[in-house]
Amino acid sequence: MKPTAGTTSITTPAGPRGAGRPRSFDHDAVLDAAVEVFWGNGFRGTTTRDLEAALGLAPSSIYNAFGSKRDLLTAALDRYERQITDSLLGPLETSNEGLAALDAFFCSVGTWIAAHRRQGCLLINTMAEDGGTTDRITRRASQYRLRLRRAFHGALIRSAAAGETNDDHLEARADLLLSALLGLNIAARGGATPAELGRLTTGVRTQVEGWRVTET
Amino acid sequence: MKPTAGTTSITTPAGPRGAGRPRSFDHDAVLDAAVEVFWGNGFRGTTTRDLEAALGLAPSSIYNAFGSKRDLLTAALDRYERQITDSLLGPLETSNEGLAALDAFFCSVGTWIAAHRRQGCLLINTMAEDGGTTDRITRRASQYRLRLRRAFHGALIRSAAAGETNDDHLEARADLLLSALLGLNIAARGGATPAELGRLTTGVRTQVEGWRVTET
DNA sequence: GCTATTTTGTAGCATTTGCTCCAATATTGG
DNA sequence: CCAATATTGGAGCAAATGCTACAAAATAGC
Repeated sequence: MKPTAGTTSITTPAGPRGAGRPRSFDHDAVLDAAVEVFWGNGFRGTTTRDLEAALGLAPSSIYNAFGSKRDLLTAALDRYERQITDSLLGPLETSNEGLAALDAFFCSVGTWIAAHRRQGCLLINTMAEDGGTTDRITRRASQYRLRLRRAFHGALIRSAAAGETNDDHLEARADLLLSALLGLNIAARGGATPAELGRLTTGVRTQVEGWRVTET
Repeated sequence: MKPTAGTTSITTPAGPRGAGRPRSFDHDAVLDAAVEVFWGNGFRGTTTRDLEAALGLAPSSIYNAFGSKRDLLTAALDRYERQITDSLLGPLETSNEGLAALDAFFCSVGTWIAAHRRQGCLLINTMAEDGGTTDRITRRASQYRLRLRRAFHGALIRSAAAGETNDDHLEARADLLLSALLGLNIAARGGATPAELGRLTTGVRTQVEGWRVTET
């Protein structure tokens, strides 16, 4: 308890004298597994037993490393967003192109959706599942939507600046693209066939191309 | 058990001799309550206790009248689709207009979404939540998407026939509208503010108007 | 009134679920 | 080696969940 101050040894105020047993798992690998489970089953559809099995960890380890089930979801969302952002959204955000960047983005989205069939996007799924009941998730979803919209808008502004498209309704177009992207994910989650998903992505890309200004 | 055929009374093979206790509730009113609960909480987020409270019925009555919890969802979806269809989709499907009908539809959707804030569309929510795991729900969701797409496509065909728009990419445009509509609902469910939802619907309507052919 | 038939109310069952308690284990500074 | 610290395994708890069993209640035909 108290330092029981010996007359001389006032130094070293009972500082930690050991580092404890080391963790037996890789933090990020475990988070990847959590992403996979939440992604497939949704938050409510994932039980702690599912997590224990998928993560290969005992409950005490899970709750010790991360907090609650919801905390684990938050951590998984963090990791997921970082990855999805790097592979899909990043190129659009850093591109110098206009319509071409948008087209490339939705093209990538198409193949990505096909690769993760019937899963959609974890962030958007969570957004839909949560129903705005958890402030934390709601805020995160709103930020994500804002980020998507900003990326679309940026590309459209670049496009207009390059004379590729006329500069009317750029905001409205960005909003339309955002709706369409969310819809794509929901359709994927809702059991749309690859053919249907292909048509849906084509629909978006066709419109993007339709915004290109033709010589008059 | 067996009719224990008396020598003469071969007639009336033990037919029902009473009609039993009558139900104490209105079938459709109860379904409306079920719609409300599933709509607000989602399927997994709704417990049988929630249903008992909202429906004002004892569990045995619920399970006697409808089958399982999932059967009740199916019945609720039936009723919901009939209602939503009458008020929103019906006018679009039966209209003779082209772009105007589309604009009116998305305008109605906008006010409807605002009225049911943070709820989105029950069918689309279920589509997203289920994740394609239940064949029955998946089929229903697919049919609903098909129906929406057909309505959009029909309006675009009418529009092209009237010379209101050029007849290119009508399929792609219908697909785009479908994606956008699904996205609108998810955004609503995901905690988008009324302002953001207004912008999103405006984005769709602006594009619809953009399809109008201008005099050259 | 009586019987057959159906619904209702209540208690509760078997399972699942999120999470915790705690002894055993592994590690590091001294 | 020892004390201090941190993690692990695993049993298991309290609550929730979907659903059922069963007796009481209400109706229609006889």
